[in-house]
Amino acid sequence: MSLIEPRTLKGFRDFLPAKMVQREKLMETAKRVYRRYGFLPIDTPALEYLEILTGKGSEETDRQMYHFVDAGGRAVGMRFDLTVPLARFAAQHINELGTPFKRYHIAPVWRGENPQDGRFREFVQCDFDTIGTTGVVSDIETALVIHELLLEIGIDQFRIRINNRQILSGLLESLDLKDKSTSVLRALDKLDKVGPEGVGKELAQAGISSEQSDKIFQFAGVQGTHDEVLSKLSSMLRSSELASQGIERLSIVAGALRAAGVPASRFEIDVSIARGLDYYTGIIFETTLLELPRIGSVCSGGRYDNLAGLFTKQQLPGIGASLGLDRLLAALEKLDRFQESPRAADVFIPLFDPDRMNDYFALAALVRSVGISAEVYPEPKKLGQQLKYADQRGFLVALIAGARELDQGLVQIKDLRTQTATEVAWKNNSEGFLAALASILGLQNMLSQSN
RNA sequence: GAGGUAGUAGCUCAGUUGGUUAGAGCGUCGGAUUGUGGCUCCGAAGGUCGGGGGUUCGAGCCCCCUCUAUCUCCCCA
Repeated sequence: MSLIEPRTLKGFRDFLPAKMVQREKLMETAKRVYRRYGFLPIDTPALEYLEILTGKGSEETDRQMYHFVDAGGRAVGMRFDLTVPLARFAAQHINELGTPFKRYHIAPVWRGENPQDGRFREFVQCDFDTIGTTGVVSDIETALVIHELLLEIGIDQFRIRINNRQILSGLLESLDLKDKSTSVLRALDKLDKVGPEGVGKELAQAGISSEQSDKIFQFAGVQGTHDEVLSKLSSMLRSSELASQGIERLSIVAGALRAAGVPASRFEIDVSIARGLDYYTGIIFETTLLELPRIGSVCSGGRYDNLAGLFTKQQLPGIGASLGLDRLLAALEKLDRFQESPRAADVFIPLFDPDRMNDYFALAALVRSVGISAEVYPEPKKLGQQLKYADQRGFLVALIAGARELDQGLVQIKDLRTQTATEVAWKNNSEGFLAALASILGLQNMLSQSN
């Protein structure tokens, strides 16, 4: 009979332990930072009624959504992001939750687009959002979380680019281009990718007059310190109430970030970023790695004051951002920031004498009882081969005991890094044995802490 | 979805103008007189040359299709 070729779907991937350990580490970092700011975890189904998911992001997102009719005849879709499910979740449960409600959600999402470097059809997002407040405090907090998150992951060469949709809307209003907003924003968004000429061409194609185009470039070309940018924008868009509000809010955010100790170089007011998702209404964020700008934004989001309005008459404004775990990981890999291969456990116990298996399990249980990880080798191979395995997998210590040692209640603690071994009694001396082991592992403090 | 580039062992690659049984390094597994690893030496396994079709006496090499990766458009984490 012919074999089935083992393979995975385009844009979908397997993860081997070395990579999965990195992913888990990243997720743990995200959780830790989110919880530090008072966000709590939730989860929602991968599958939703199609009507819940469609028409919320943009036409493009609808096109990229995986959807099908289930066995019960229901039109269902796989979630495209975690924000739209949150909107449904909030509309459904907000009476039990109360506001403001802060949650984080780390889970896979699916997009049927063409895979590229750092872009997959299945990938994990680490979202955090605040529902139920329009206060500028949550705008500021969102920026602070993004900043702290990246630092804690171990990245310092990054920049958070900030804009406000109200400013863009104000600009478009003042230029009488409201009906062409999508194409204008889309063109503007590509500024640092295709340059001014490219954007100019695209604007011309969209039927934008050269006077309007000039004003757009004048607007996008504003540079300087945060305060300079804001005051220039403010004089340019004085006539627009909407834009002025947006500028005022950005100025509060910028001041707060400085006060919180965020270096000015880490964030930038960039009026060219627009973001494709239609639901954003206020501040928007995009985070790029300075060493690898081409991979795109690794953490972005913004304020969406009307999202839950599609599901409830209650006013449920929100703001949040999402760390693209898989994209960030692809970037870290590209930058060669992967740490050494992971160690399964600290302590290795060779199956030296198969007749003494029970002793090895007793030893392993003793070691694990104080939180030190231990692995018993599953096959009675020659000791040299077992140690070779231990060496290759990076174990720190081996506990070697044959009949000779076991008969005397002893075990050899061998430091695999220095190749030095000491014999210690372990039967009726678990404290002394564990202390010796901990000291070799360099964990003296850990034992006293756990006791 | 459209276009450009690529696809040879687990990994990185070699493979002459199409010409017999497709190679190397690393990795994996085994061994070097039966209780102690990282070095060395020896050996083995592992490839329908991404898949399918075609041209030819003969295809890893040429042509078409397809799949996958990567890039651009598009969009985004």
